[in-house]
Formats: sequence, structure tokens, C-alpha cells
Amino acid sequence: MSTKNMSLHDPELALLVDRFMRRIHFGLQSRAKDFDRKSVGPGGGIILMTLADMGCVPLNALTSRVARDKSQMTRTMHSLEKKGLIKREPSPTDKRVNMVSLTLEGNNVVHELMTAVADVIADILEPISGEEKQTLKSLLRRIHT
Amino acid sequence: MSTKNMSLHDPELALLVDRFMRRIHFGLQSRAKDFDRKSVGPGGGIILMTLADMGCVPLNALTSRVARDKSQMTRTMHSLEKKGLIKREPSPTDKRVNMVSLTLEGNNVVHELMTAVADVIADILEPISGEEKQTLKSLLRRIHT
DNA sequence: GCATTTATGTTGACTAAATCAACTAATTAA
DNA sequence: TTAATTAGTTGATTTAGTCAACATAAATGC
Repeated sequence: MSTKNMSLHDPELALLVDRFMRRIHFGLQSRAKDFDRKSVGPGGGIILMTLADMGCVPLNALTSRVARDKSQMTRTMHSLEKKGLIKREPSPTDKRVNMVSLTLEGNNVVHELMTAVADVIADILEPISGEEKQTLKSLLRRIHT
Repeated sequence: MSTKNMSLHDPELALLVDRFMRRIHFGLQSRAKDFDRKSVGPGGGIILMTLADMGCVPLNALTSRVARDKSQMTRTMHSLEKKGLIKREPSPTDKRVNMVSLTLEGNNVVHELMTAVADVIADILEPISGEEKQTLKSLLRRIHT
């Protein structure tokens, strides 16, 4: 209900962003064999990369960062744990919370994953200049604050 | 394998974009009751908005624009058609293709949807200036060319 | 023209992800 | 110390994504 922004055509942004994300998805799929994406599962990749970015954090912090339902998060964590990519340890200060972090193996997988993603994104961003890429990233970064 | 872009941390972009999209998703969900999102279904919204943007197009054009599998697209179309939001008519020049377009009812729904989306996006974009919003949109637009 | 190939769209079977409600246990606030 | 929150899990259900097989129409190549 905010009246602060009256720009008429903002929904276009949703379309553009969705397309962007799906293009990454498609690009990764075609290279899936190159880096064994199956070991991560289609939905696990972003979570692993986010985790690499965050370090060792309470599960609920990760959950809200990636904006997924907590119940689904439990299952994804379980699956990634079974594959030896993440580890969970109870927080010493609060017995409710689980601290999650990447294992060494997880770090390796994330590294491969990031290489593939960077590659796909480089292709997608091909129409804009390097400077513009920086602008794009810094704008998105500032949005999520 | 493109060597044209060596920026080291590009995967971050995937994370940022994913977060952006999920925040829209969440924002819409909380307002779902305001505009009867159920009539559209969780996945139909972007397709309807894209269709509003494209007009009357062959199904395969829409399919590749939204980057979904064609089989899933068939089902989504079927569902939206049952709800009276889109119509399909065989192309006169090519009997294989279906031309899809919004119905009047579909246009109404899209309008409500766009209002809601614009509202959510306005909130998400709150940290950046109006000029920067324009920059963001035009960058994304240029990427998808 | 006729055979081959390619493109559009549909169906079926299957897997993965999202959603929602109910629940336990630990913590905090009243 | 009761009541309300918060973290996380489990179950049931819905929705979406994937992949192969298929029918039909159109384009391509002799």
C-alpha cells in the first residue's frame, strides 16, 4: 500500500528477474554432467553457495536468508548432510538451534558449482559491459539490506 | 568457458537474483487474499503477466520466453484456460501452432496481479533511489536481448 | 511427388519442491 | 511459574519440473 512509489510499470522487473534466474537454471542444467550436479540436487546448490557466503550460522538464519519454508529447509539439510556436504552441530548457548556449515567436501562441491555458475552468468551477461555488471551487482546487494 | 569475463565472484549474482525473486514470492503470498491469487495458481502469475506483455503469440514463443518445459506449459495453459483466463486458437497459417492470448477476464486478473506485484516490488526496492530503479530495469532489459 | 527430418504440442510416469498444519522442546516474557 | 515465542521436525498434500514417447503438421532434400 505504499504511496512512496508510483512508477506504473514495475511488475516488469519481476518478469525480468524471473527470466534471469531461469536462464541460469537452464544453463546449469546443460552443464550438469560437467560438475555432477546430481550430488547436490536441483535445489541444494543455492543453499550451499549461500552457506559458503555465510560461514557457520544457525539454521534459521540461513532459512530466512534464502527465503524458504523452514520445514523444507529441514529436509534439504537432511539430504545435504547425508551426502556429507554440510554438518550440523547444536549451539552450545541455545539448545534449540543447530549451527550449520559446509564440510570440506561441501566446500569442494561449492567451488565446482561456483565455477559453473560464474560461467553461465558470464554468458548471460554478455550483452552488458563489465562496468555495468558491477553496477548491477552493487544495486542488488544494496536492495537486500 | 568464456574467457571474456574473469570477474571472480559472479556466482553472487545468482544468489542475489534468487533472493530477489523469493522476496517477491513471499510478499505476494502475504497479500494473496487481497487479490485472490488462488484463481491464478502459484505458477500462473508470471505467465499471465508475460502474456499481457506479449499479446497474442504462439505457445512456443511464450514457452521459450518464460523458459519452462513445453510439457509443463501445456498443463499450465490447460489450467488457465479452464479458469477462463486465457484462450487458445489454432493458427490459420500453421496448423501445428496454438495462438494464446488473455481473455477479458484474464486481463482483469493480470491487472490486479500487476498492482500487487508493483506494490511488493516497491517495498523491496525501497533502499535504492528512483533513478537507480530505472538503471536496474534497463540493465536487465538489455541483458535479455 | 515422396521420403526424411524437424518443429509444435500433448500425454504419462516420475521426481523434486512448496505449502500448511500439528507437534516437541527450549527459551523468554509477564 | 504460567504463558507466549522461537527453533526445528514430521506428515500430508499440492504444485512444479523433468524426461521420454507420441501424434501431427511443416519444411527439406532428393
